[in-house]
Amino acid sequence: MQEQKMILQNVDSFELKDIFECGQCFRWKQQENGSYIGVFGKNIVNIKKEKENIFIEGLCEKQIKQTIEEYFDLKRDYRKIKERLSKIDKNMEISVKYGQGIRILNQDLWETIISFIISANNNIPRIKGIIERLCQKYGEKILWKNEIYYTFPTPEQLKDVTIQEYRNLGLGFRDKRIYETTQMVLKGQVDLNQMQNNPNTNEIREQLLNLSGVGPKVADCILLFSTLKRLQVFPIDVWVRRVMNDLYIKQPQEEKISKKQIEKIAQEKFGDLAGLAQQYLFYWRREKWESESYMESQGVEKANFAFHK
DNA sequence: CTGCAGGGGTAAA
DNA sequence: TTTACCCCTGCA
Repeated sequence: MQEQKMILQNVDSFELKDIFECGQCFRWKQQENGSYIGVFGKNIVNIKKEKENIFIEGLCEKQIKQTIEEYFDLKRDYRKIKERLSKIDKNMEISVKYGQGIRILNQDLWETIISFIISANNNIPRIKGIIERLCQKYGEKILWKNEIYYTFPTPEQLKDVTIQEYRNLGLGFRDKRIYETTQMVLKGQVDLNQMQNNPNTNEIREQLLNLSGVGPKVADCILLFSTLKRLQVFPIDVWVRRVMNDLYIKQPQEEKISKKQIEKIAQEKFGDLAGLAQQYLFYWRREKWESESYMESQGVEKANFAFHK
């Protein structure tokens, strides 16, 4: 572990707000000066952007350059991805423009699994609070610049935690699921290393679905947001359902649209970029849905939108 | 102030 | 296919 610094210049597609607020991660906190501090693995990182300069400093296990490059997916050409998506239709052009600084992080598989089990039927502030308490209680303490940070607890660190202790943390009915999934991983009923190296996406999904608390939506989030990095999967939650209905299906009773129908459209329209498309659409819809004037300013036909409420 | 719906779904019936 | 679920917030 050592204190390191670096500066990135003129990186395409890199906006802190877009990256950290688009719903893929839960442990980055905005500071009063606008920078973000986060913990991933055993790394504590402070990141700040001023104009085209990105200032990064922190405690890293390996070289900071390599660490950042991997975590922020810097080797992928998002410009090209956005170009392809923007050409699909006007909706994609607008949503990509809105979330132009998004990058899909390469997050630790174990942390992503637990985090998204916690996310089920939950809201973001509460999810963040639960995860923070989990880390404080069972993670490893790391001191940096007179502040204490906590790593995300490993399966081993959660080995003897009881369901009741999870319940006391405020996990609610997810207590049992976290307990069971941890035990399954510890017993080797699921091999995360092997999963990481498995090229067969459907096989991985089946394995993930065996875990307690992992259903189709959570499984797809894990596939997309972790180091598994399957950019073609299309997690369907209430917001995605909403935006897909508004833009492409336009049924009055949105809740009755079948998942298969949405999946079919996503596959046809976005193909191998479905996961990226999902993220731009999700972020845009969640942040901007209330602003009809925004749509007009972007030249979107009113008739194309069935606003909710 | 009380009551209730609903939230980045899942598991069990 | 439907329903309960822990806890918190927003709103009637």
